[in-house]
Amino acid sequence: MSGSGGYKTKQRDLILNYMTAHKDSHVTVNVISDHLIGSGTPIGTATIYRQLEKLVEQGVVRKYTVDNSTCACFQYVEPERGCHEHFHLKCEKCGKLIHLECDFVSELQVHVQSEHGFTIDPLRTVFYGVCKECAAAEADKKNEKRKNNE
Amino acid sequence: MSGSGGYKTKQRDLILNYMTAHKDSHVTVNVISDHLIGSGTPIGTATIYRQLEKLVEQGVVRKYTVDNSTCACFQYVEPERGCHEHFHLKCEKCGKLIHLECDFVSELQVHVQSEHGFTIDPLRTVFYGVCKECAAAEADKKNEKRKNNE
DNA sequence: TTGCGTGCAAAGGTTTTGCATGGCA
DNA sequence: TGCCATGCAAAACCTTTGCACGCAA
Repeated sequence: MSGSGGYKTKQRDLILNYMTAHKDSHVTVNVISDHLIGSGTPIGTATIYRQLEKLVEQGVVRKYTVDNSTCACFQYVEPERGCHEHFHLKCEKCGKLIHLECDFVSELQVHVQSEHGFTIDPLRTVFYGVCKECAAAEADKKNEKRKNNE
Repeated sequence: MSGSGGYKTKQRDLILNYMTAHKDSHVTVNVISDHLIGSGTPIGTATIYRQLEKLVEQGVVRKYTVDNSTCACFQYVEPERGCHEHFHLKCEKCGKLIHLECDFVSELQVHVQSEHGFTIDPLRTVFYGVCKECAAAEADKKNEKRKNNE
């Protein structure tokens, strides 16, 4: 709501840099921390949490809680494109995050709203499944197995 | 995969009973533990975690990690009806879990598969949003506020 | 100078693990 | 009897909080 993003600090820039550089994947606080340590610019864990919290409030970053994982995942939201309108697909095999921009899905939203009275929040909703590449890889593996069994 | 569900113990029955009696909601380990304490048949936390882990492996129970919440949620999966075919809506206001059985959604699955090459797993996917009742309650609140401001 | 941001350490909560004991088959 | 399941306590994690100090505005 407030236009101010607080003070501009070195730590904030480092985190935001990392987030924008990895906007296509969900990252954890640990991953960020390790990266910064590797870069020779370590930041306290508490600071990372606090900065991310602010970024989430400002709508710059989104917070997810991915199944399996015990810790929270964060993802940068592109301001112009704005990931506000579309859903995300998350591959459970390779962890890839796919942005699904598709009229069919928007229709689904409208349908569930009018027929079931439920307002879906695309910001929080993630479809889990298996992506094309991983499905193909799996099929290959099965075929190989079959061949070996013959 | 394995047909055996391990030994049949009193604790396992108690947990399974609770899960089947609350199949329409997501429950946490804490909720289960508190209930069992209240029933005069307390079970160690570790046992609850271990039993639920097994039930998840057997496909009897599903594990969720709901946004906001810091802890995992579990839900019983009905063997006959099998929640395998439909999706779930979860209201972020009241926590209600809605089973969405709807052709439109099945079509979405087919569409995403054929057009985007992605196989959605309904077992893991939960739509987050706001249900009819909570949306109405919120609208009421806003109207009241507006009146008071006049 | 003012007050927010940072870092460290400690606290809080959830989940896992080790080990001795108890119960199912 | 053999082995798995349980319970307790301790450990391992992730995340939040308190407090003194540093830095942006």
